[in-house]
Amino acid sequence: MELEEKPIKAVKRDPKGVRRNILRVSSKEFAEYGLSGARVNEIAALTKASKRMIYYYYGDKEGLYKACLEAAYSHVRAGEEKLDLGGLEPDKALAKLVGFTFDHHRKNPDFIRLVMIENIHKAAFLKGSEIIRSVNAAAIKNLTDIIIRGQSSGVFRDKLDPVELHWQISALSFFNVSNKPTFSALFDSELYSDEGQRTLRDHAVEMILLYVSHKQGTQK
Amino acid sequence: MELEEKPIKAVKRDPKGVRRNILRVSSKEFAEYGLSGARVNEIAALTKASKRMIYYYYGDKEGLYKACLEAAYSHVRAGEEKLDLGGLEPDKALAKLVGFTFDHHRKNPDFIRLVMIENIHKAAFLKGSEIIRSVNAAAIKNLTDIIIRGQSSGVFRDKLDPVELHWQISALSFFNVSNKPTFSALFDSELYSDEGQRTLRDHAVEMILLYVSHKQGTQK
DNA sequence: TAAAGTTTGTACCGTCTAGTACAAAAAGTC
DNA sequence: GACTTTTTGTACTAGACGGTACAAACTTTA
Repeated sequence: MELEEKPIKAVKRDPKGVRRNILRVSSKEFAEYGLSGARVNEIAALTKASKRMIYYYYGDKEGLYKACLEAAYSHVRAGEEKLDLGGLEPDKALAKLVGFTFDHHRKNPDFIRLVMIENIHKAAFLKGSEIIRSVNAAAIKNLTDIIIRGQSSGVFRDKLDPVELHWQISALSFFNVSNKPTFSALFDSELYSDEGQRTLRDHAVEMILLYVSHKQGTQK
Repeated sequence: MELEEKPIKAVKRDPKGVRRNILRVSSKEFAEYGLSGARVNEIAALTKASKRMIYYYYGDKEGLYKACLEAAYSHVRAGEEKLDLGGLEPDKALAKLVGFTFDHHRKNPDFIRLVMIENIHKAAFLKGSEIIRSVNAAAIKNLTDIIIRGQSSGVFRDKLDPVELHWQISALSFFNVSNKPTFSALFDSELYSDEGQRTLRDHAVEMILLYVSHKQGTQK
């Protein structure tokens, strides 16, 4: 039975798929080992493509790293845009935003690690990326809107800076993930159990809301 | 004038000095470039000693890194022990502690960077160090004392966990330094000017105090 | 002062690693 | 179908890097 089946041709050329695959693999590697710690050979081995392809598409190791960084930020933006805060009362909207940020960072440790690594490198690669700046501008816009609404309805204090508020929300959400290893190693607490994380999250929301609601001079 | 001066013998053998010198140089290099990014050759070149000495004293690169980590934590402890909070009212004591932590982290970016790097490595080296655990136990003891005093005098809420409080204080103080590069690159804000840092610090203190003072059910 | 232990310097090595030369198959274009 | 462009694979290289062999100088000890 001469039935030499012709190998199913599949999609022979799939550059986008290959790029996506390379990016997915290398993001994991960079997040795991850092820029200098990650190995191009290892990335190539884990990829469906060959090392040659990595250099063909991304030029060099740093180009690949930069692509990973941009992809990660873009992914985050996509997530944030699904939030619809316009319909909520300002305090509810802020509570939802803080909770979302906390959960989101927790669910995306690789993104956090990439940002950590970028900070180790003094943000050298992020500085040269317009794409990334735009992602964060959107976050500030969300916050500005909430603040204005909260202030005009009288539930928020005056003199709130959206960038500072973003900083405060980020601090609580980011640190939770970034410093989990050392924190867990130093204190054997329950902070990183599911229950502990719920508490931490609730208290983060509470802290931010207390802060924005606090009218100077009313306490004490 | 046959006055061939015998080279001043100076202190010919100064092992402690050499070790200190190696540690100082390599701490800076590790903080700057990370564990895999730092170069032993470079460290040796910046040292008064030779590469041979580094291996003589510290065995290998990881041993050196570990020594740097321990030295950094010990240094921090020394700083914290100077604080005398026992004589202050609990809310004042807590305010002082938060402010101190914020300033301290800010003044010791190399320490923060070492901790960041250690987190990238999933705290692998910190896990094996008893020295370091003890440093942080002291911090928790301080907090526990403040909490108890604040609760018995009625100014603090119930159910405060010292480890969680430490986490919250650390989050605000640590993130400020660790994420300064990306944050500065993404938002051109004044948060990192001297004035901005004062504000951030004051607000961190305020957030923590509002949080511990907040009695459930009293607000709203 | 002789022997033993400690501290430093030089030159080198084996391995690993980012990156490339070279080649060629597949796809697109006219 | 001839020609151009895109996509992939293999084998290799130049250099960097962590670590060491070997030796020598100095200090201590007896």
